Parts: sequence; structure tokens; C-alpha cells
Amino acid sequence: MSEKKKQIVEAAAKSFSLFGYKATTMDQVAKMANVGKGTIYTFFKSKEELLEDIVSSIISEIKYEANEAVDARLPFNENVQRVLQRIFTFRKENELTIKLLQEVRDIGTPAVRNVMKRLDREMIAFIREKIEEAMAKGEIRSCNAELTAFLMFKMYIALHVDWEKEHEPLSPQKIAELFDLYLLKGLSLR
Amino acid sequence: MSEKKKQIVEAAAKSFSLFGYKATTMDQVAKMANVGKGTIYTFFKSKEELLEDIVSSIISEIKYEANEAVDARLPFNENVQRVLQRIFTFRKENELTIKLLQEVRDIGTPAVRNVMKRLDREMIAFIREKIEEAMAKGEIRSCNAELTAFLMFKMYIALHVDWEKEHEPLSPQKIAELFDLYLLKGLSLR
DNA sequence: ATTTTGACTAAATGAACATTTTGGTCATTT
DNA sequence: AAATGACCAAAATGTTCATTTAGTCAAAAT
Repeated sequence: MSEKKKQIVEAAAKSFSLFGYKATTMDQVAKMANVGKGTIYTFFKSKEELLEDIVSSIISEIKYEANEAVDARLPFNENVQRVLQRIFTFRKENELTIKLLQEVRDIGTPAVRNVMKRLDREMIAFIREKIEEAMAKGEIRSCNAELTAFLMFKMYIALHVDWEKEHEPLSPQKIAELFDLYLLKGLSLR
Repeated sequence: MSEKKKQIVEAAAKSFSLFGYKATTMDQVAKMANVGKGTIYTFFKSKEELLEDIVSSIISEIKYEANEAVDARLPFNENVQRVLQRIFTFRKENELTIKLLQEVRDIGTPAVRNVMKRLDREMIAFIREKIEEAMAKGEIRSCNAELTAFLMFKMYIALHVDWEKEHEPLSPQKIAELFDLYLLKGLSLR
């Protein structure tokens, strides 16, 4: 990747996470990146594509970190929890992710909405892969992997995000315990 | 309840479910109810209170229907499914509920947002009661009833509403089966 | 020749102002 | 004592116009 492109992506990522997508102007990105505005358009065909590119990097980063959390020697239920834990910790701690989720909630910028929807879809696809691997290895009983991944993701959103809207937050331990009790019982072989 | 009040509530309910809360004017409600506008304000102190009153009736109606679906001779897992099934069928078929949920999604009218939030809370409280009864009877193992009711509700939303946004809808049978497999396994005594 | 640039344009945004609509009141009527 | 609708302040909506901004491209820099 060219030096200029790197500067642009870095500047845009910083500006998006500081001010949000809508409040970031291409002039500003150009200034921050020490680049003419036209240069940005030699690498990205639009502001939206620039955002998409940055979010793609984030998705890769999350997948990488989630994979790092996997320990092949541990059983499926431990690993799936580690993966989900990692995904949601990222969601809660990464500045850019926080800002973009905020923007969807408060303003509903369509471009940001779409890109965050894709992030969710990709996380579900990632979990689905883990489920399919576990099924192939006979670690869990056979099930609809897409549906199961979807439910796991939704349940984590419920416990991590929705519950806190009206109650005291749940500790990671409590979440793990609940997840194990409710969702993983149904997948266990016996 | 006085005849005039009945006319007002009926007219408002009809107008809300036809045009939504925001697009309904008090003049219109008065016209439809064959009543002077001032009369409305002898029964309700604001437009919002009128909506709240109507939604309270809906909540009572749902609770009544959900209770009707309960058969004391059946086991807890059957009954809780019947209750949830009834709640979500109502959500999907009642014109007013449909319109109000639409309005929250598309416009986000605060008054409607609040009232629908209350509806959700009351549904969760209702399920919670059923769980506490089952716990008292020793039908299910001990658990945090509020948290369990919350998760059941969220899971039904996920299966009934969210899943359909990107996939083919699930049949009621499939939903029941999934619910039983994942959520109720964790509550069974053995 | 190739890359980079910023002045330029068409479209979007939003500030400021005018106009209309609407929730709620209350003096009057029934 | 109950019901009403003309009335009002405030909120919503429409309009205008100056500013801002995403994206382009001819010219400059390398």
C-alpha cells in the first residue's frame, strides 16, 4: 500500500472516530493526511468507499483477535465464549466502533448504518464457521449453523447492550454463565 | 365509563391505527368522536395520556389473551411457549400495534417510543410472573426470573422479527422447536 | 509520462424568516 | 354541571438564500 494511501486511511480513521462519519469532510481528511483532496479520489471512488475500506480493516482486526483467543485444546463451549467475549469487548472499547454505533443510533446516517450492518453479518458468519468446525469434529450435535450463530450473537447483544438499558450491567462472568446455561446446554452432546 | 369517553377512545384508537399517533390531530379525534375538542380534555389531560390509556387497554387485552392460552394441566415449557406465541401473534396482527411499532421505527416519535417501551416491559413482567409461579411449584430449577424473562422475550424478538430481516421467516413450529432446544433445556430439572 | 493538486461546480445543508398547524385553555352555551 | 368551539401560544412546516461539501478535472509538479 502506497505511503499516501496509508496517510489518508489513517487520517480518515482518526477523524471518523473523533467526529463521526457525517461530521468529517473530505477537505479535512486531505488536510490531516497532508494530501490534496484529489489524491484521495485516486484511491477511493467516494467518501463511502473510504469508510467501507476502514471498516473492512476493523473486521479483519476483530476476526484476527477473536482467532487469537481460541485455544484448540479447549472444548467448543469455552472457545465460542472466548470468541464472543473478544468480539464484544472490541465493540465496547474500539473508539471508531463506538463512534459509528453512536452515529447510527443518534443520526442514523445511511452509509454508517449499512457498514455496521455488514460488520454484524460478518461477525455472525465468523461464529458460524466456528460452529461448523465444531460440528465437523463431532464436538457438538448437528444444528442449523447460521441460525445458531445468529441466536448466539443476538443473545450476546441482549446481555451486553440491551440489558444495561434498564438494569445494572452484568459482569463478564455472569454473562458467560448465563450463556452456558441457556444456549450451550442445547448444543451439548449429552 | 361514560358514553362520551368511550366514543373518544374508540375514535382515537381508530385514528392512531389508521394514520399513526403523530399524524392524528385532536381536532380530528373530536370530529370522529362527534364531540367538542374540549370534551376530550375533561377525560384526558393530554394527547399523550390518551395514547397511554389506549395502550394500557391493549396491554390488558394481551395479558388476558395470553392467560387464556395457558392450560394448567400442561407443563411449564408448553405453557410459556403458548404465552409467548400469543404475545407475538398479537404484536404481528393487531393493527394499532403494527402502526405504532412502524412509527417508532420510521419517525421515532418520543411519546410512542415510550409507550412501546412500557409495553415490552410489561410483557417481560408478565412472563416473569409465569416463571416465578413455575419456580414456586418446583416445575423448573431456580433462576433469576427477571433475567430469564428478559432473555426469553429477546429471543422471541430475534426469531420473530430480526431473523426475517435477512432470511426466510421461521414457522411457528420451528420457533417453538428452537426455543425449546436452546432456552428451555437450561431450565429443565434434569 | 505519471502523479498530485486545489480551484471549480452542482448538489446538499442549514440558518433565518414567514406561514400554517395543532395541542391545550376557558369564557360561553346548553 | 357538562359540553363546546373560538382562541392563543407554541410547535411544526414551508421557503428562501447563503454556505458548505462531495466529487471533478485542467493544470502543475515530479
